[in-house]
Amino acid sequence: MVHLSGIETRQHGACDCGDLCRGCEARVLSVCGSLEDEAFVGLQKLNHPVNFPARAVLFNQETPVRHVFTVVHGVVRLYKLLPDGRRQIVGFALPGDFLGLALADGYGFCADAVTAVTVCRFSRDHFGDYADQHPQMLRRLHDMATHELALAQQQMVLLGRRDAEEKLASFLLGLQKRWARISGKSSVTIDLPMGRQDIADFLGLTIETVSRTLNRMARDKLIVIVPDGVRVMDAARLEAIASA
Amino acid sequence: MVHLSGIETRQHGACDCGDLCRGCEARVLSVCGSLEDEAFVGLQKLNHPVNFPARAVLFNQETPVRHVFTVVHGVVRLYKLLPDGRRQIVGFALPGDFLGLALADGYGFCADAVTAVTVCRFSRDHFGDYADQHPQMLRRLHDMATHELALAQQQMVLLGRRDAEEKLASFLLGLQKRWARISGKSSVTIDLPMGRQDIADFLGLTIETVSRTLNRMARDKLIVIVPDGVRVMDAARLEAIASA
DNA sequence: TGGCGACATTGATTTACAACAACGACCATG
DNA sequence: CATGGTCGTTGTTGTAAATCAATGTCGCCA
Repeated sequence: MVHLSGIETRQHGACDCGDLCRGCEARVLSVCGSLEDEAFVGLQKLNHPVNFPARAVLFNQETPVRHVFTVVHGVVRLYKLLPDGRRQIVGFALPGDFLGLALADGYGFCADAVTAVTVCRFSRDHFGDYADQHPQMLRRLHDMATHELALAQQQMVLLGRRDAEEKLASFLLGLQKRWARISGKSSVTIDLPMGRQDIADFLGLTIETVSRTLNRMARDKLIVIVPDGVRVMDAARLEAIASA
Repeated sequence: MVHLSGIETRQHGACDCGDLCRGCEARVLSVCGSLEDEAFVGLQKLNHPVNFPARAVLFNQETPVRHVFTVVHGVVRLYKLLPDGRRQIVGFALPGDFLGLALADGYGFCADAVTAVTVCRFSRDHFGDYADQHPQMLRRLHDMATHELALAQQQMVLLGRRDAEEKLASFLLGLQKRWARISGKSSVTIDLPMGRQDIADFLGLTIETVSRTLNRMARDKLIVIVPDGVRVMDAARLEAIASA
């Protein structure tokens, strides 16, 4: 895995954040959505918008934790590496997702940009202090953490007890739902900005198995493969496989 | 630092809870450990100690969430079932562990007793109200949730990217550390109160593979298999395998 | 004491997926 | 418009673990 130096570009030089947040497409989905106006303004002051190009590293397992983020734009992959190079992707962060729920310890995983990414970045300490002074925010963080935990447990079932086809069906439908929630409208076309290897490392498969299984699903008319995505042709059958 | 005294477990008292908690061996490890005396007394009032025999069901995926628990004694398995009966154990709860971090949704999984179990049971609503009024408690819950999340991510790596021997080695050493933390002293003998099938369903293997792998490890003099447990003979080599 | 039932072990065989290998599509760049 | 790079597909072979099938061990209780 190549470690590109994280090239950070400050988005709006003079931090006129009010405008930035007002137009934010991710607001209602993220931590910010929980706040009253007054509290929200306080949080905005801590906000530093940052852009990363595709493949840039946001942080890695070793880095001391200095920041927390909410993704505004783009897709981030979160993963762990074994000493011999095997990789397990533990999640894909989409717009609205929060990175840095564990305020205490190290991040525990690496994060880099799959596509070009825009995040709101906060100093970990400032954000932590802020949370401690705003129980509603703490509550929101806790709810997000337990939600993440539930997802992680689902993923354990998938990794431990499902075959390749079930894994892919679940993955596709899960992503479809998440995109729908973000854009506000559901679509039969599922955008897959991540590569086959990323999907493989998320599902505990090899790239060849992902490719073969996807193409078999296409042959079986469950899906059609399109550039950077798939189109769902038989949602019913796909869901039957996913929740089998 | 902690010094646990007597192992006496006085359960049934019709709720003179002060005494119960004072002698509680799990206190410092659990949610209770975070509280000042005054707040702690308030929490005690909500407490209902309950015993379950081995194999008893604490709750399941479908049950509406009425209670949260901390385990005081014994071992609880937490698992999810697929429609066709495949099972994934998502964790084993040991003394000090908290069940019911997700205060909002359903439990999302089943829990039953591996051994005889004693828990402190709280009404979900009372506990939730209490937490909302005690930010330190909320903070503690959040810390526990993020800790759980980190463990879940470790488990994803294990399930997705490790072979049978690595899985068993990690499992054994992980359990050894947890028992050490609970009892205050580490031991080369690791108690395994759960059966082979439970281990298999936790590690994403079959019972046969667990049995074979464990016995191969014994043949290789990494461990010795004893009734209801194993004894670590070559910790260094075992750890090398576990973190390979 | 003997027999039943739950659990664990062991062996033979099959299989889903990994690993290896080659090739094709796409596109950036000189 | 060649050239090299990344990424995805497809074919072949190999293997770890699943599956199928006995057999063994232990505790319980009639």
